[in-house]
Amino acid sequence: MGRAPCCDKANVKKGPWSPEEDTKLKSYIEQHGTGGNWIALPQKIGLKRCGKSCRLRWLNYLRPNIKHGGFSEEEDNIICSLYVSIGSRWSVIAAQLPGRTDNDIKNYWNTRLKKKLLGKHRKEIHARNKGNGVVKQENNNSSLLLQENSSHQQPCWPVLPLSPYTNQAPSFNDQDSIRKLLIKLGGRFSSDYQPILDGLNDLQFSQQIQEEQVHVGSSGCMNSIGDNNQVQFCQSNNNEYCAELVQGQGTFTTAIGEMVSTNNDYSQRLLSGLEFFYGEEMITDKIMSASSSCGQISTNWGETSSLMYSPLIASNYEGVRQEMPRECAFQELNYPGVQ
DNA sequence: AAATTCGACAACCGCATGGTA
DNA sequence: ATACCATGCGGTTGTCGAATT
Repeated sequence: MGRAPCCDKANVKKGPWSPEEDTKLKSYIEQHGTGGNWIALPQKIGLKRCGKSCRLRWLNYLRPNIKHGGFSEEEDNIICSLYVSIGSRWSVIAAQLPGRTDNDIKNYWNTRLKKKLLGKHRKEIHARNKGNGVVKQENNNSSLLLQENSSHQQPCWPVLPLSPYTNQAPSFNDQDSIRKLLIKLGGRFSSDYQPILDGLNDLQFSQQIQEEQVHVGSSGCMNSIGDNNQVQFCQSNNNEYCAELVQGQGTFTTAIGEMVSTNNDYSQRLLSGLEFFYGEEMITDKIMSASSSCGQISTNWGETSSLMYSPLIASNYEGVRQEMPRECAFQELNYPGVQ
């Protein structure tokens, strides 16, 4: 049996909203609220629209204090930082930008920010590949800084984006915050954790989370790095290259080689992320050299930075989507000094 | 001036999830 | 335990105006 349609498709209007429709919807909601039922709302006010459509129109356009366009540099930085950290969780990102909607941010990212960053980054890669030494974005406040080990001329993971407010990297405040965050996230660092946690009651679940923290903390899979009390999540079980990299024991080439040979969804996403950061050409080169050297150590890049930030973080937020409430998603993962 | 391309944004669609009967 | 329903989310498509040919 198929799913029942949310509305009578034949009798609903589609396409752009007219000013009259906007007025009807806005004035009704301002007076009566949504009544907790979007589906019934259009009928109540005589709109030939789907309830979903009304909800979207209200949330993205009509509700008070919505900002459109004109993203500031600060907002750019926040979006980039969060995108690097958690990926395309637009609703979570929007929760950090008052007046912005997830749709707006998504559009902005897809149409401008992504191109802007890719363009910048590709330029840097090009410059780097030509052997120009230290490569760094001109703007210290910018989100995607690259560090270069002068002796190795090899890439390291992009450093944690700096806060536009404090010029510091975002950090978890303390172990308790981390614990709370993890619990909010459902305890899933990755999809691999789900089977472990299934079937636990709340108390067992919390204990499990704490045990996992101890475990991964001691094994380097979730590390505090440097002086900034930054925390890195890293998958513990079947992605050994990940652990190696975080501990600085692996090599760029061998890690990529393992990702390619693993050839699962997770490694494919990692490779995509690497392509984003380092450019397709470089990653392709590395794949080629990995396959030809069969794991031979070519470069030790793990020591390149004491303050490195791995794009792996993003993929380790898998599973966040369903558990993270919009308003509190980043209360524990905020920038210092910023509420 | 007309046709085409491009970019920005609004809106839609399908799926996942949570609540409830 | 299950089916149904409403809601929320992210990906995708459609539309329209500006820029380019």
